[in-house]
Amino acid sequence: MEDRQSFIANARREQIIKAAIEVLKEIGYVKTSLAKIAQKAKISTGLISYHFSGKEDLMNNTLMYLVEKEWVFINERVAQKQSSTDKLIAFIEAGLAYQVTNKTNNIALIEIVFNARTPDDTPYYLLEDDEDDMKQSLLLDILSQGQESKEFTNFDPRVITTVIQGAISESMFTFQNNISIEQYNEKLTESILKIVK
Amino acid sequence: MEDRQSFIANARREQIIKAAIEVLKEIGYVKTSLAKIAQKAKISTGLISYHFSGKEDLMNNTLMYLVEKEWVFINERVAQKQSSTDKLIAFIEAGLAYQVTNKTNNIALIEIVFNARTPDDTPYYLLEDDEDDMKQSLLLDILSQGQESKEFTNFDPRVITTVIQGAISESMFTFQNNISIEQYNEKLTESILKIVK
DNA sequence: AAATTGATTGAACAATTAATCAAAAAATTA
DNA sequence: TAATTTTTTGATTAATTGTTCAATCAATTT
Repeated sequence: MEDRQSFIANARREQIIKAAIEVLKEIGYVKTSLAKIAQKAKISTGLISYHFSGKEDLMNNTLMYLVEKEWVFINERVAQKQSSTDKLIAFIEAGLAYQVTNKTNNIALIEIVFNARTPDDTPYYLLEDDEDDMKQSLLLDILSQGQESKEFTNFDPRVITTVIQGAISESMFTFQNNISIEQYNEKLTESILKIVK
Repeated sequence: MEDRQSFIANARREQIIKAAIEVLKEIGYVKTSLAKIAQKAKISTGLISYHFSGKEDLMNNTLMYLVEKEWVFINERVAQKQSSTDKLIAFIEAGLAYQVTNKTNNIALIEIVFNARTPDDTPYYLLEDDEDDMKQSLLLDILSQGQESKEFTNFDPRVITTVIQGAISESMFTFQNNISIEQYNEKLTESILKIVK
C-alpha cells in the first residue's frame, strides 16, 4: 500500500504511464521503446529510467494501472445493483462498455498481457492469477451467491465465468462486423440468462 | 495456390517454420530473432533470408501454417457428423482438444496474432477476417443450417458464434485451475445446447 | 545567501537486431 | 566429367535497443 500510494501520487510517473499506453496502442509492444515513450511524453529517455527501474518495471506498472482502471469501472456499476441477476447483467454490460469506451486502454492491456514475460519466460497470459484476478472473483461471487439465494439454477460457476469472460473478450473481434454493442449486449445477456435461470 | 504449393512442398521452409514455432513458444515473439530460429533449426541465419523475404514474411507463413493445421483438425471431426447438433458438439470438442493436444502450436499462433502488424501498424488481432476466417464460417454455417432444419431454435448466429469461440479461447486460462478439459467440454456443451435448443 | 536535495538532460555505452553478400558447397544438367 | 545452377554459410553492416552517468537545473532548506 506504500507502493500504491507513490504509484498514484507521482504525477510524472502517471504521465509516463499514459504516454506508454498511447505508444503501445499506436505501434504495439514490439516496436514500443523507451525512446518512443519519452518522445510522446516530451521528456528525455533518461528520465524514464530515473522513475522506473527499467522497461519491465514500467510495463508492470502500466499493466497494474490498466487493470485497476477496468476493475473500478466494472465494480462501480455492479455495486449499484442489489440482486444477483441485476449484478450479472450489470457486469456484462459494463465489461462490454469498457472495451468500447476505453479502446486505447484495452489495446494497451492486451499488448502487455500477450507480450510481457516473467524472468523465466512465462508469458503473463499463462500465469494463473486465481486469487489475484479481482474481476474474475467478482463474477464468480455473483454467480455463486445467485445460486445460494436460489435466483440461479444449478451450473458450474467456474465454467460459466469462463464463458462470460470469453464472450466479453471475444466481442472485440465481432464489433468490427455488422453488429452493434447494444445488439450484442442484449442478445448475450439473454443467452446467459437462459443458462443460469 | 502456386504459393500454397511451394509453401507445403519445400521441406526446408517447413523446417524453418517448425523451428520458428518452437522458438516462439519458448521465448515469445519479442525475443524471437532470426538468429534464435536458425540456431534451433541448426542452419545459418542467412539461409532464412534466402527462403523468406524477411522476418515478416516468415511470420506470415508460420501463421498460415498454424491456421491451416487447426482448421484441418477441426473440420475433419465436424465433417464426420451429420446433424447440426452433432456437428456443433464436434466443433466444440475439437476446438478444445486442439488447444490441449497442440499447445505449442496454439501458443505460437497467439504470439503471432497478438504481435504481428500490417505495414500501417494495424495489429493482426484487429483485422476483420470476415470472409477469410474459415473456422468462424464453419461455425456460422453449422448454426444457420441448424436453424433452417429446425434443429435449433431462434437466436442470432453471429452472437452465438462469438460466444462459442470465446468460450473455447478463454478455456486456455481456466484449465490451469482445478477443472479438467473433459469436465469443461461437457458443461460448456450442455450450456450451449441450452441456448440453441 | 549558501547549501542541499531531487529532477532532468543528452551524450555515450555495450548488446542485439534484421539484412546483405561474396564465397564455398552441393546438386543438377549437359 | 565438365559446366551450371541452386543452396548454404558466416562474417559484415547499419540501425536500434535499454541502460548508465556526469553534468545541469530548479526548488527547498538552513
